[in-house]
Amino acid sequence: MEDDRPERTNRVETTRARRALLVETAITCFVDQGIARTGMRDIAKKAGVSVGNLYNHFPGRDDLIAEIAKIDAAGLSEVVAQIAECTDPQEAIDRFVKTYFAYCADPVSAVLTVEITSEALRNPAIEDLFSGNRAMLVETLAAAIAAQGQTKTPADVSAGLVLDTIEGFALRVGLTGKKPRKGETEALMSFVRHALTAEED
Amino acid sequence: MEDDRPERTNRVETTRARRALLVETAITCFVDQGIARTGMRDIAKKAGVSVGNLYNHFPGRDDLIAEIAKIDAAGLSEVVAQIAECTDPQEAIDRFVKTYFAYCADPVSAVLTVEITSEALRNPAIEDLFSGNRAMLVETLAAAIAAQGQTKTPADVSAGLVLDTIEGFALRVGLTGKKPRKGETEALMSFVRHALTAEED
DNA sequence: ATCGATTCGATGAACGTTCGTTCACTTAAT
DNA sequence: ATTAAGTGAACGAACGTTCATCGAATCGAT
Repeated sequence: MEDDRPERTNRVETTRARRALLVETAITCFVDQGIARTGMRDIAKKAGVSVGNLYNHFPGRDDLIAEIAKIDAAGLSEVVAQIAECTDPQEAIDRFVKTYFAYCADPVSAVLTVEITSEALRNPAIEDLFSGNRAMLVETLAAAIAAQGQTKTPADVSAGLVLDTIEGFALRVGLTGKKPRKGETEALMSFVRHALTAEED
Repeated sequence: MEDDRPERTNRVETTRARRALLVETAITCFVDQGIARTGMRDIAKKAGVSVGNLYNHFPGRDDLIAEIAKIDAAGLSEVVAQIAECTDPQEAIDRFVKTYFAYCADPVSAVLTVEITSEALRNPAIEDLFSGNRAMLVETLAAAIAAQGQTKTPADVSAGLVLDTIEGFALRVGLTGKKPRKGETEALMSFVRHALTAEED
């Protein structure tokens, strides 16, 4: 039969799958033990693969870390793009806070953030991956704040402070692993909403 | 003369000084290269001391890290105590924001925070050192917020969010190393003041 | 005050382990 | 037959830690 394709597995497909498996395994290891305490052997063993093969897929340890940082940055980038499309300023801000918080508060994301931040301190290439995202976050949020236009502080400064609040809170939630207390997320939104309100004096 | 004490250096004094030197050197190394990338030899070499001697002062690497975490926590503890003494609620909050921010935004403190946070994720003993401080910070700030009593969200929840904002902003300032833009610190205080203001609806 | 005895800070070579990485080799898809 | 995924032993370097050893400060006896 023509349809009887070789049962032997497609090579490009299996190698892509294996590479993905290795990345996922590495993330798990980094989250569980920390980047610093994770060796190439740990990843290979957990993935059920030889060390040599691991090096067939990634030139070295730093490249593997950079790859994961890139994936993390790409995930964040998606969130930013998704948030951007909203017309009403107030609703845009609300959605921003809710969505960005949910993203950052995920335990895996939170732990990775700490680990990668530590890594970025000594690796400019990794830092660059995220500084772009940060700028985009500020830009997106500042636009909504400016459209609402109620405070006298520059919109990008306010946006930065809102991001700090969200990230700080999300990190606290994500690192401890316990869910936020009932109403705590609403408190965050109320907090931000008030913070962006103009004073009367 | 009676006053002519032995010129030979006092032993307990020199050992205390050397221990302090080692701690300080270790902090410098940890900030410069990160805890994970700093070896015992690095610290010993930079301090101009033999490795063996380093082990005479600290039982092991983890104890040295714990010691530094303890010092860091103690420094924060001082700040908390210093802040607590203020009667007027609004002024207490303002002082809190300003003082705590200044403390966290110090580059050394900021980098150490990231490094130690990463360490604390896998070392409960270190985490405990800071969870107590966090509770005290929340308690102190919540008292001032409750005394001012304007919002409907629980005071400790608001206090937590204020801390998140301060810490997030301070980390951003401290890690990048560049001073906050003019008026940015005032923006932080204005931001917090508004966030703690009750709504009218 | 002086002198052995003792204590302890200080040294750096050495130990065993683990690390990132390489490589000769096998296996399987093209 | 060629190409590339896959293997695991092996390599050199670096790690945390230990150890025999030395020198100087302390102490008790004189």
